[in-house]
Amino acid sequence: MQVSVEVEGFPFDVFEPNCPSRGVLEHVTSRWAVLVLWLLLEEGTLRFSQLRRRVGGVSEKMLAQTLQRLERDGFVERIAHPVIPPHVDYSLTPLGVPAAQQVAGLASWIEQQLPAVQSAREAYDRSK
Amino acid sequence: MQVSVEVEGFPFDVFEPNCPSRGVLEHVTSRWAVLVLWLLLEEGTLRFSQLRRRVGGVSEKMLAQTLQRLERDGFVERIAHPVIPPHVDYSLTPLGVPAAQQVAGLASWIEQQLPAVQSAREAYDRSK
DNA sequence: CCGAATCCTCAAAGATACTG
DNA sequence: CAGTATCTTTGAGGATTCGG
Repeated sequence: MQVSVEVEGFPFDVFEPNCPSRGVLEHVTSRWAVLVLWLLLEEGTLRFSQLRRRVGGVSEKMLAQTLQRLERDGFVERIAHPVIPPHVDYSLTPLGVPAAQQVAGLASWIEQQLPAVQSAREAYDRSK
Repeated sequence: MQVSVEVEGFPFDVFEPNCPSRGVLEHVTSRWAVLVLWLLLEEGTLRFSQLRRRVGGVSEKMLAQTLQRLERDGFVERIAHPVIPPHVDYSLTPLGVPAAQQVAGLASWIEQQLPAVQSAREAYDRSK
């Protein structure tokens, strides 16, 4: 058997370039995905326009792109009701829930630590 | 007193545009910062060139930029030994440890879920 | 109301060369 | 060794239009 192959040059190791995990990680931790996942975790289900309003500053293009990547990666479920005007609901899949929990945990922790970060920045800038 | 001000339009809410938390979040979740934090969490202390070698694909420029932002935000400590040739050590600060733990947790979880993500992608692409 | 398609821009990422 | 400085390239992201 060949265990050492997977230990040394394991192609699924994020520290290796061109590892497929990196793409997924970047999708999940991308600017807008973090906020979308957090909102869906809190609210359960949201429409496109609701997400658009609540994620401050996001453009339609970036929101659509973000949702499509998250859907393709299996973290978000998209349900389009065939009515006029269109009605599309987004929610987390079973796989998406733990992803959203970790991402939301990190984001809210950072919100709490913001004062500490700001004073660290002041100290850094002062010593320059 | 004016409590409602902070409840409704709280300027430190990540869902608001131009919230300072967003910058910090983006620094921590950026492509290279995730890998740097993870490595420092595992190894404790690493030199610039060690990080450069172990973070596959990173350029000197991006590594330096990543480390500077993490240092300025108070997550990473930089210790330059005044010797020739130069010797600079990087490690996590007390604030950086929980950040690195959360980021590393997310990254390793995604690595584990990669098969699930890949089959979700296949199902998504097939239904197009 | 949703989101696909197009065009456009500018800031970030990479490559390269140089320095204390 | 540990970075800067400079230049070039890439593509993320915004604005707009259109269609269902």
